[in-house]
Order: sequence, then structure tokens, then C-alpha cells
Amino acid sequence: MAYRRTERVEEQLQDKRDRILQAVRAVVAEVGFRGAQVALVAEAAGVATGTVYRHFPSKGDLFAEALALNAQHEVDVVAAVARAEGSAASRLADAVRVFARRAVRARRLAWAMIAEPAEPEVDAARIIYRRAFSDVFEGLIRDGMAEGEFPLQSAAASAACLMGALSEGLIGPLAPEAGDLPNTRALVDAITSFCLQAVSARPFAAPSLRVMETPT
Amino acid sequence: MAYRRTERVEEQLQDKRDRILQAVRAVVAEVGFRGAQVALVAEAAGVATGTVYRHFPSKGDLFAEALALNAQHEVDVVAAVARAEGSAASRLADAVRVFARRAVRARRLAWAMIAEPAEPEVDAARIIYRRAFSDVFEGLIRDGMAEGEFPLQSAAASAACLMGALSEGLIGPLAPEAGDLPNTRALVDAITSFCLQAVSARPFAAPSLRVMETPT
DNA sequence: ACATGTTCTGAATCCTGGTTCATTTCCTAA
DNA sequence: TTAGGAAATGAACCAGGATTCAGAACATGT
Repeated sequence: MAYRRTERVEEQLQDKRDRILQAVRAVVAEVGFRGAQVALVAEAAGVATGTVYRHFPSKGDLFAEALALNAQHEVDVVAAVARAEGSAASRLADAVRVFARRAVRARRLAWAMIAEPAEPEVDAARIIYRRAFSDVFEGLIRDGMAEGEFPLQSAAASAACLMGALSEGLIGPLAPEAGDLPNTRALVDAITSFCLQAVSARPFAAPSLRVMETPT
Repeated sequence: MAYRRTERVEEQLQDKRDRILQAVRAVVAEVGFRGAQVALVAEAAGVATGTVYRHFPSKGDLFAEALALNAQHEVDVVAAVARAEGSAASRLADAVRVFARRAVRARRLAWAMIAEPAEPEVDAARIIYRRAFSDVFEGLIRDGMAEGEFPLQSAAASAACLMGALSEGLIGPLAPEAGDLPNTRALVDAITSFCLQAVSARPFAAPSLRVMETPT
């Protein structure tokens, strides 16, 4: 016996792993998932291509973990806002606004995280985190209903719609092709109030469908 | 000169082209974009792989055109509903409902069309049609504002959010993994009223953000 | 300094599925 | 019936990028 993994090595290993994850973030923020190849990530992390595979089983796993890292952080931020004090409505508005604002700041990265096509593993992770955000909103909607601030509704469905409105409202403007967004503030406000009203408005007696069965 | 493209040949050609496009639809409806490879499509269309390339320059183009065909049809259906008579609110509700209902019917296909990862050309087409739907909704929102049915709002932003709420509200349930959706009706209703209220409710004075600048 | 095990390296390999193209089959007009 | 194209075929080809792996460089404890 002449080798033992010392504390120091352990740290270096961990550190290298972290560096690789950070590199993914950096590369994706720059060239998106599309252009993010393993070799580039390795270079950005200052390691050889093969090293990446000593730390992660595959590209998909690596990228999914990188996304998860980022997304979890955002979830935490939003959840913290949601946990603040105040009415459900104001907390919901704040949560939505914080999400939107942060996304607008890190345009390219946000777009990649939310919408850019990527490996299946990444998609899987996205679904999980979409739901995580959705859960936060769902909790707020339930609070609001409990307090009588919001009308009764399917919290789960509303939360999903809310999440959708939020990301779609953002996606167009965030897309790399779209030019500079001139009035960030207005955009964020529009999205926020859309979401708020959807959830907090008095129940609307949706007119029944008079259109016949639409065929074809 | 001993050959001239006759009427009949012309038709056969056109017909073959159509068959290929239909085959894409069928294959995608079955195995999604992920599993849809050119060879499969060719087989489904009853032609050789190479033939596909006599009609379309590349897989991406073919698939994008197939999506466009489908999407355009849906846009037409929704636009027709939007053009019916009645208040803006009821037309909007109907439009949303029809979209959702039809999507729920053709689960796998709808999911593929709306959300499944695919070639860049397909994504490009998606963006175009997303906007097409969004435009229909935007028109209705404007109508509603003009009539005083809806409060003043950014029609473009609301329409985008609406589109997002609609697709996201659907996507989860439509995803291939998700089991059977038991109460289709309830889902469609929940989505519809979410959208309606978002757009038609009295303006909500969104509480201002008391949370400090969230760092990191 | 050495023996033994570990991590790193990056060029070579492999794989997948889109695309090509030499050949065959099919049309048309004379 | 046949010459002069056009369209169809599908096996072979190829690109691009993930993954591997044989050797080099390191660590550790004696």
C-alpha cells in the first residue's frame, strides 16, 4: 500500500469538478447549448477533454447537472422571495418579477436554460426545475386561496400556466436573434401584471363554446 | 427532344411530395421528432430514402415544412373561431378552448409540434407559428380593449403570455411520459379561465417590489 | 529513491444517421 | 420500338462530435 487519496487530492478533485461545471455555464452563456461542445468546455475549464469524462459519465449528464445547479439557485432565490412576508398577491408579484428581472439580465444564459434545444438529459432536468418553480407558485396560489385573496381555482393548472406565461413572455424578447430590448421595465411589468390578474381576478364565467365541433 | 413533363407526371410528383409530408406527420405522431429519421419517413411514404431528397433539400427543411403545414391549419381553425361574432371575451375564450381541445385530442403530435426538441429549421418554423397564434390573440385583445371589455394593456406582451400559458398548461399533461389525463375537460377549462381572466380582469396595481436588489 | 496506485492527456476511434450518386426503372415523342 | 431524358433507388459514404485509452505525469508512504 503506497497511495491514499489525501484530503488535498480530494479537494483538487472536487475543485476540478466544480471548475468544469462552471465552464459549462460560461460556455453556454456565450455560445449556447448548440455551440457548446465538450472540447470547448474542457478548454474553458483548463483541463483536457478526457478529464471531463473522469468526472461525468457523459456530455448529457454534465450539461444536465450544470443546468440543475443554476436552476436550483434560481429556484432558491424565487422561493426566498415567496417566503417573505406580505399578502399572497404581493409575494406572487414579487416572485414573478424577480424571476423575470433576473432572466432579462442574463439574457443569453436565461434563454439557453429556459428554451434552447439541448440533449435529452438537459430537457429532463428542465422539466424538473420547471416544476420546481411551478411548485413555488402553486404554494403561493394556495396561500392566496386560503386567505380569500384569490378565487378558488386549480392551483396546479394555474401554476403551470403562470410558469408558461412567464417563460414565453420572456422567451421571444430573450432570443438571441431579437435585438436589444429597449424597455425592460415595461416588459417585466406587463408580464407581472398578466400573471397577477390571471390568478387573482374574480372568477370569470367563461362563455361556453358555441362553435360546433371543429372537424378535420 | 423526346421527353416532356406531362400533366400526369406533374401530378404524380406533387402527389409523392404530399405523401412524404403526410408521412412525416404520421411518423412524428408516432415516434416524435426524436425517433423520426428520414429512412422511416421514406418507408412510411412508400418511397426510397433518396427520393425524399429529390423533393426536399434536407431533413430540416422537410420537417419544418411538415410542421408549417400542420400549424397553419391550426392557425386557420383558431383564426376562424376568433373571427366569429360575439364579444371579444367570448371569442377569445373560444379560441383558447379550441386550441387546447384539439391539442389534447392529438396528444403525441401536439406535444411534438409545440415542445419537442427538433432540428433548428423546425424551431424556426415553430417560432413563426407561435407568433401567428399570438397574433390572433393579440387581435382579440385589441378588439376587447377597443370595446372597453378589456382594460388597457400591452396587447403584444399579453398575447405572448397567453400563448405561453396555453402551451405550458398543456405541455406537462401532453408529455409522452405523463399518464392518461383523466379530466380533460377540467384541464381545458382551467387553462381557458386562467387566460381569460389574465386579459379581462380589472387592472391590478401590482405591489411594488420591496425585496432589495437580489444579488449573486 | 522507489514501488504502487491515481489522475491527466489529447490524438485516434467510433457511431449515428443524414446525404450522395451510380445504376435501374420509367416516360415521352418520333 | 427505340432513343433521349427524368425520376427512383438504396447501399455506400461521410461529417462531426462524443467517447476512449495507452501512455505520461503525479501522489503517497516506506
